[in-house]
Amino acid sequence: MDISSTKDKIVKAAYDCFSEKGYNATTTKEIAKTAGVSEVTLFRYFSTKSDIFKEMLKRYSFLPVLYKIKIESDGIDLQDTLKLIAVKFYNTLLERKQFVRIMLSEINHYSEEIIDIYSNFREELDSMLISIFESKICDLKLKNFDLKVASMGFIGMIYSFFLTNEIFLKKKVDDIELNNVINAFVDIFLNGIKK
Amino acid sequence: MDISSTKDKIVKAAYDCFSEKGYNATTTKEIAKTAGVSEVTLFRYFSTKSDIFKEMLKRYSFLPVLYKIKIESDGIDLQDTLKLIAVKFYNTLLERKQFVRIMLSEINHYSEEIIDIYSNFREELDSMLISIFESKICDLKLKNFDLKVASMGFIGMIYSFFLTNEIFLKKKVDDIELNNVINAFVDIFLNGIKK
DNA sequence: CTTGTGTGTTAGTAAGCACTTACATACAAG
DNA sequence: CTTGTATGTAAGTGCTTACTAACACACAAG
Repeated sequence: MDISSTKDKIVKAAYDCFSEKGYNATTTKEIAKTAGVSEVTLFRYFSTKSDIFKEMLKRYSFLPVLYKIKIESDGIDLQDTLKLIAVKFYNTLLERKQFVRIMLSEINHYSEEIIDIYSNFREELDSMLISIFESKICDLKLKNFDLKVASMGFIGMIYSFFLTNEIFLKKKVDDIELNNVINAFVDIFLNGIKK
Repeated sequence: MDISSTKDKIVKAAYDCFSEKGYNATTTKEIAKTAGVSEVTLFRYFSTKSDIFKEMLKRYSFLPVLYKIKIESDGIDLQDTLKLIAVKFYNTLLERKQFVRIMLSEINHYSEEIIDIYSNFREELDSMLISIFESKICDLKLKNFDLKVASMGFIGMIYSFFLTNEIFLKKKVDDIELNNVINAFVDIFLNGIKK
C-alpha cells in the first residue's frame, strides 16, 4: 500500500491539470499520465470525467482550511486581530491558488457546485469578522455601520489584491510588500469604521 | 448592407457564446448558428476559432469604456467624487459582465492577451484615482499613505463586491442596495485616509 | 446579359475525445 | 499452489470537432 492510494493520485493529478488548463482542455489521458497510472485504471475508479471533477471539488475545497483562520481575539486589540486575519486569509488563498483558479474558470460549467462552495465560504468569513467586530464594538466606539458591509469591504480589499497579483498578473508578492499592503488596508479600514 | 455586417454578427455571437460556456465548450457551429450564418461563412471570415476569440477580445475589451469613468472633479468634494467614480466603475463592470466572465474563465488559455488587458486596465484606474487624491491632498489633510495602495484598496472593495454578487452568486443587486454599499465603502475609505 | 461578390447547402476529412473490451501480469493471502 | 485483487497493454468504438471542397443561388453593377 502506497503512502497515497491510486485514487488519491488520480484526484491530485486532476486537480493539477484542471487548474492549469481548465476542465474541457484537460483530457482523461493527461490526468492518467500525470497520476502515473493507465487511463483504464482511471476509469476503474471513476466512471466519468465529471465524477473526477466533483470528487476533486470535495477534496480540495478550502472550506475546511477556513477554520485555520479563526483566532482567539480576546486580549488582542482589533488592529492586531485584523492584521492577523488578513495575513492568514491571504495565505490560505495562496495555498489554494489552484483551487481559486479552478473556481474562476469553471463557474459557467459547474456553477451550482461552485456557487455553493463560494457562498458558504463568504458566509463563514463574514460571520467570523462580524462576531469579532461585535465583541470589540463597545471598547472602540465603532460607528454604527452595517457590520456585514464593513466586513465585505475589508475582505474585498484583500481578496482583490490577491486576485490581481496572483491570478491575473501572475506576479509574486513578497512578504515585505504583503505586510505593508495589509498594514495599510487595516489602517484605512480601522480608521474608517471608528467614530 | 445590413446595419451590422456579417463579421460583426459573428464576433458578437462569439462574445455571447464564449461568455456563457467558455472557449473550449463553444463550437464554431454554435457561434455560426447564434450569428444566423452558416458555419462555412464563419470560416470565410476567420480562418481559425482562435482568430475569432482574439478579434472578440479586441472589440469588447472594456479599456475604451474606462474613459467614460473619468469625471471632472474640480469643485466637487472628494466624497462625492469617489461615490461617482464608484458607481460609474460598478456600472461599467455590469455593462461588460460577459467580458469579465470571459477574462476569468480564459486566463489560463489566453493568459498573455488577458494579462495585457487587465494590467492596462488597472494602471489606468489607479492613476486616475491617484491624480484625484493628489489634487485634494492639501485640502483635506490626507494621511501620507502610499496612494497606490489606497487606490488598490478602494477599487478592491468595489471590484470584489461586483465579483461576489454578479459573477459568483449570480444575485442581482438593486440600485438602493448598491448605493448603500457604495456610500458605506466611501465613508469607511475616506475616514480611513484622513488624518 | 454578364460578371463578381456574398452567401447557403451538402458532404466530407482527419483528428481527438471519453469511454470500453479483452486479455495478460504481478503479487499477496490462505 | 491457488485464488483474488490491482494494475497494465493493446485495440477499438462511436461521437464530436475544427476546418475544407465543390457547387448552387441571389443579386447588384456595369
